[in-house]
Amino acid sequence: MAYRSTERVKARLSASRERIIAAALEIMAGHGYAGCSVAAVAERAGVATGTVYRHFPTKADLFAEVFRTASQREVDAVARAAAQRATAAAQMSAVVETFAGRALQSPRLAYALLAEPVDPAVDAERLTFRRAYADLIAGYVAAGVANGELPPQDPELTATALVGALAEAMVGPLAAGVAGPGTIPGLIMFIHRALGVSP
Amino acid sequence: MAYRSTERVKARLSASRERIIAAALEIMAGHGYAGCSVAAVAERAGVATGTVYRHFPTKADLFAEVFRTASQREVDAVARAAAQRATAAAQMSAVVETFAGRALQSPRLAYALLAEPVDPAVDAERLTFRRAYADLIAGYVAAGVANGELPPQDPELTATALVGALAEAMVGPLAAGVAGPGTIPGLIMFIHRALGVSP
DNA sequence: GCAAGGACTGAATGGTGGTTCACTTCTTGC
DNA sequence: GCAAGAAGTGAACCACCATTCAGTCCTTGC
Repeated sequence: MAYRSTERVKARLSASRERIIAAALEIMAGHGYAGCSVAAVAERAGVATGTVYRHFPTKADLFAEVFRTASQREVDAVARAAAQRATAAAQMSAVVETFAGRALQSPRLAYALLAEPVDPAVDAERLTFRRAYADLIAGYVAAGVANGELPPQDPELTATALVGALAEAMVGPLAAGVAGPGTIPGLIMFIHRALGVSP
Repeated sequence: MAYRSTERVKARLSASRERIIAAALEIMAGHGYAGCSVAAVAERAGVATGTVYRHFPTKADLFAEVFRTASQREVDAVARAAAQRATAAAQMSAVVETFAGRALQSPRLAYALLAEPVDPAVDAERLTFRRAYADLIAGYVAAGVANGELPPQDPELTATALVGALAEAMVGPLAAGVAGPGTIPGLIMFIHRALGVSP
């Protein structure tokens, strides 16, 4: 009896897995989900198509993980930016700036994560992405309501609606190809009004 | 030389076409876009699959028209309800009530129109759907700003953001199948705040 | 070096469902 | 009634692409 998976092999496997995820993400950022055949991902990752299936049971599983990874990165960036601000108003400004700024930086990826048609199993992952944003925002809103900065409101509903507003305001421009940078200040004003921030 | 398409035939053709669209719409309302194979649509319309292709060059063209028809119906209903109100605040209340009320009435259809994964050609039609809502709302906002009811703002941006907020707030309940009855008043409050309606 | 067993390969497979087309049926004008 | 030509049919076709698997290459422990 020989061969009992060693550390070195485990590391290589894990690296390979990461490379597959990264390749999928790169293709998504370049050509959208539509361009992501398993064969294309495998080629970009430098492996055979069959190898993809040694790491993920189905294509949907692969892309669920891709979405999860990419989404987490986005949410983390937004959370990090907001964490440095003190008031709910400032926190929401940071949310908009970061979210929109990053989306305008990689519009194709943003579109894929937010709105592009994908198969249902992957779509489910998108819901949790939006939910993560909503939870983040709901926290700021609840705190603002608690300390009197914001008027009474249902933080969950406000947060959900704001996520929708943000996404829609970005996807429209993304689809139209028009990335108005003047959009961001306008959006911040809108959101402050919607929260009831006193001027 | 005989046969030169007569009125009676034209009427029959047009009726057949309408029946195909209606069948597609019914299947969408029942099983979503996913259940809409061309064969299924044809069967429900009482024609052969080949006949569908005498009316529409491709499946995408058929569903583009289905989306257009259904969307127009929704937008019209909303516009009709809002037209009976005088102030921007009241008009937007009517928009929310009508939009949300109708969505909760036929959740499967609403989901298909708003958010279900569809092929890209059909997805494009969805953009114009949302755009139609945004244009409608932008009109009310612009009028409200002009007559001083609302504070100065970019009506386009506000309208886009509000469409996103409405859609996002509805998709959750639609997916869950549960229609939170407190959602609509909450949404109206949110939207009034976002518009800057003075309390 | 070697045997055992896992990892990797990529051409072949298979299922799905949109699309076609040779044929049948119907409609029209004479 | 009949010829011309359009509308309707639905089984067969085909493209696409996720998935598989028999064969090959590597890694390991001795």
